[in-house]
Amino acid sequence: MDIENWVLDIGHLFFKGNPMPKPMTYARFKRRVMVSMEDICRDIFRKNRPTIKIKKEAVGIKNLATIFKATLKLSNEKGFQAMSLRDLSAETGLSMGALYSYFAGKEELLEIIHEQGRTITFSVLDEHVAQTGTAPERLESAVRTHLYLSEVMRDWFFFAYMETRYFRKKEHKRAIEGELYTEQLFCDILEQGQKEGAFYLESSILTASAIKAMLQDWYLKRWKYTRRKISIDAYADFVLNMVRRAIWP
Amino acid sequence: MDIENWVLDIGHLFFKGNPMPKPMTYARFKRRVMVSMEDICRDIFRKNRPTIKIKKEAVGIKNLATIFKATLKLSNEKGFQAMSLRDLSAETGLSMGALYSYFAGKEELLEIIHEQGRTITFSVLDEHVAQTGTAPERLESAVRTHLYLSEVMRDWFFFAYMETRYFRKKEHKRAIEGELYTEQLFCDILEQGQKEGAFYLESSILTASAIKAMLQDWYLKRWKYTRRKISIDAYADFVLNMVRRAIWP
DNA sequence: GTCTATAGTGCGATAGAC
DNA sequence: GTCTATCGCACTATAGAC
Repeated sequence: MDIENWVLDIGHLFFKGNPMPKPMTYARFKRRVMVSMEDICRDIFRKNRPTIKIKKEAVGIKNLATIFKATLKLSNEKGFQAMSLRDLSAETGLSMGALYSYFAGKEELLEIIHEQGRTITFSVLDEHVAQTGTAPERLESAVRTHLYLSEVMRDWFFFAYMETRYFRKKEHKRAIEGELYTEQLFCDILEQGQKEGAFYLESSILTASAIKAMLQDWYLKRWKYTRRKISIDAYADFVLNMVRRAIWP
Repeated sequence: MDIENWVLDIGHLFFKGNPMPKPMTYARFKRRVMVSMEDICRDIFRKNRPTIKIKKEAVGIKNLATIFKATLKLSNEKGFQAMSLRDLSAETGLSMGALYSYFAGKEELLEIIHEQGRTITFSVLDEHVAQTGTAPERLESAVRTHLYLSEVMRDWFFFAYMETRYFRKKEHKRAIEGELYTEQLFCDILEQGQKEGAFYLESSILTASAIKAMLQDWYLKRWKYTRRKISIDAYADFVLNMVRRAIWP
């Protein structure tokens, strides 16, 4: 199995009760969330039992991981709509018939992947973004967690951002909710800081929105940052410093 | 003809030598760039003569405008790939056969629209972004021009951002160049300000990149700003204030 | 200049052999 | 559990009537 596949690399059950050591860096974050791919794959497999025709868990888990990884790859290259199941068949090495043993149709494949990414994302955010502490501490925690998470799961984040507008009603609503949820998370921290006198804000919601935009730029324009040899930790430092200066009282 | 169609509303020949009145607002900007749709359509039509089979200029111009507008609409709803020429036929009221009198194929339609938007964009930026003055003045000019331009041509900006990754080599390269060009424009202004002692910068290129991200958020997540009733001028003020505070010496 | 009709291609999905 | 073969459909593009 491929340890580089993000689908396999996140295990939220592992986090609880173990506070993140400081300072928080990408290397530490990654090591922390890289847990038991067996557990996670089994989780995906069991959650989607109804539509998976495979009986043997070992086979199902292995191929599901291959299918998810290939779908994100092809989808981010040419778009989910333009990716044919024949492309997916070639990329995974599975036949058309075999693919249909793992999902009921193309639309459902999209739903499974989206839902899986959402589950992992919220789980990691809940466990890693500090709920207590001073506003500046919580701000740093939130910024780094978002950024690092989007790096570990960069294929899924890019996919979710770019494909959202093609989602049907239910999926689309969930994607929008996700955007607003994380924005609200920043907004709350900013308002806490304002009350404490640690921050000055022209508008908490617009500031939160601006922070999100900067964080999203990292995975939306990765080619730019890669070309300029800007590390993820350097980018995190830059965003934090820029925001801190902008909201200094 | 539909005066709301941006394709028709920009005429760069008009700008030269007439300095923008201050303060610069969206209403003033829009009025200024809303010029002679006849001129622009004729320009498009003549530029693409080689692939247009229509002889009568009046007919060609009218239908080209309809086709461009419909393509951007459908493309931004379901993606350019997923938009079939049957969809376009229904939206424009032209038959499949008639459409092929205006472009050689679907791929070429995309190229024509992309090139047209680029031409207009660079033209407006060159004319409106202040080349001289203090760094803070030029910064305001650049931010407002970018933002207001993306509003006037919002369908095209959204299209260009979302479809870039599917472009073939030549078009893709041009889109990347466009991104870097405007970023460099901000970078130059920031460095001028640093030399003058007006700005303090941790990194001029990262700051320019962050400004771009905030400006792009306006047309990428319009639903959010519309829902919150945030006007474009309020957003411009917010971005400018945020940046100013972040780079205060 | 615009239409309808159709050729040719590739798609999602399924049936049945192994 | 996976494969190959195939169905019905929607697509791009074109030919020829009007």
